[in-house]
Amino acid sequence: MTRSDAIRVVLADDHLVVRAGLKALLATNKDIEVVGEAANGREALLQVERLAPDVVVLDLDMPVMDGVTATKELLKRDPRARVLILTMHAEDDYLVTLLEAGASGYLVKNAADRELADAVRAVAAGDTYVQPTAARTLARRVTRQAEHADERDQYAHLSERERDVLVLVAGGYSASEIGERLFISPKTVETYKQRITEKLHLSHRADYVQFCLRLGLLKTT
Amino acid sequence: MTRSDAIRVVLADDHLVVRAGLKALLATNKDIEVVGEAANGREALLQVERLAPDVVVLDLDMPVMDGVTATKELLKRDPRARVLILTMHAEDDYLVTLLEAGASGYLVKNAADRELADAVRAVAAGDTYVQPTAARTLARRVTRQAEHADERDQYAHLSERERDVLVLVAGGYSASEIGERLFISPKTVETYKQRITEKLHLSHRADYVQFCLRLGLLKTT
DNA sequence: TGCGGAGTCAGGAGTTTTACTTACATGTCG
DNA sequence: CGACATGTAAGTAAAACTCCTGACTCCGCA
Repeated sequence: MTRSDAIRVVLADDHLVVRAGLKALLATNKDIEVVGEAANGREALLQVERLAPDVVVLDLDMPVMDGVTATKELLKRDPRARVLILTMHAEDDYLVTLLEAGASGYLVKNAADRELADAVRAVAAGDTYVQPTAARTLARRVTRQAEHADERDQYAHLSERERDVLVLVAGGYSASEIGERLFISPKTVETYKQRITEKLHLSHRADYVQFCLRLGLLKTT
Repeated sequence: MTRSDAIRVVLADDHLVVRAGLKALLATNKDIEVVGEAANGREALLQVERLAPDVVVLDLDMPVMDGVTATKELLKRDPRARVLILTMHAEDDYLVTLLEAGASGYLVKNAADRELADAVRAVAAGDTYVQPTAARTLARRVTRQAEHADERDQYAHLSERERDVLVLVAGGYSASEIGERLFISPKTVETYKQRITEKLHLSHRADYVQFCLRLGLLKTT
């Protein structure tokens, strides 16, 4: 069964169904051979160590050890390792992170038969394979990430109290309500609001709400 | 190839990989035969009409027509249809909705080989198959849904304008800002606030925010 | 060691917003 | 037709907010 000229692949995905599918799809290509399987990142590391495959196909979202961490680990052990990441969703925030981590390819799971094999071949050959659709969202993501990074940065520059007040104001509480909750005078709360306004360049309460929504700071009590 | 005693199955999943996997896994069972495939709910409907299978395996999250809608449609056309839902995540809000919609089974994609075949057989036999893990979260979900059901109900009893105002107030906008946005006097906005307060039994603005957060009405602009 | 900045706290004056009440026109349903 | 929901709006008093100012503490740095 083993052919010296075939691309040797290890599959890692926590879903049995997906592993079976990948195996079935890749099996139709004579130049590709699946030599090992794993249900999570950790297992994948063991398999790779044992089998030294040409390409590792990693699911992004796995238990025990996710795709990003597994990629980093694999490359730490062998910088020449070739990793192809599989994911469910094209609009993935991780694309940048993954490429930074050293992944060689990125493929959405609804990819066509041909695409999968092509990606494996490209990655095996040392190329980087990124699906056009994923690549298209890349630019937008980068900028959006950057925008939010700005705001996270600004948020980090607030003091403890200022953060408390920010979230409570966004939560719709009045100065006196916040005062009661934090055991300080409503006037003091107003002072914090003033400072937050300056630091974050906000003005209305609605801006507070938007800011907190973007940063995922608002939660149901 | 066709056996009269085999359970005839149609698979619907937008991911080719998953379809291939399901097919491969089910193929190991002699009493189950995959007779058709579809990449979305709409295609599934056509295939079912054409092939009249014993069981339809539907992915929950599909483009064009999702699993819930497809389930309803299938059952509308043939109340005896047997639908097995596949999903990626165990903690799915949709379980209740799905069972209400008439699905006979619910399976997480990381299910073991055996489980998949068992589920297909159970559903084909007219039983309802719900994975133990999913069933466990069911109770909690039901209660949580019920709590929210109250509020959704109340929300539904608001008029158009009242809903607009509710969300904007929760978004932190003042009466005059809302007035500008809706082209009505700020005083009119206050009237709506008053009515919302009565209808929903809220008092402070913070209650508005909590209400909208629970119902997922607040979004970044 | 003492000076300045950042953080925490708070009050006063003036403006804005809100709560509560009342009002009226329209539309709909029994 | 009358009762009820809906959309619209104003008046008034109370609450909330903005802006300005000031005090105290802690900490780093000259």
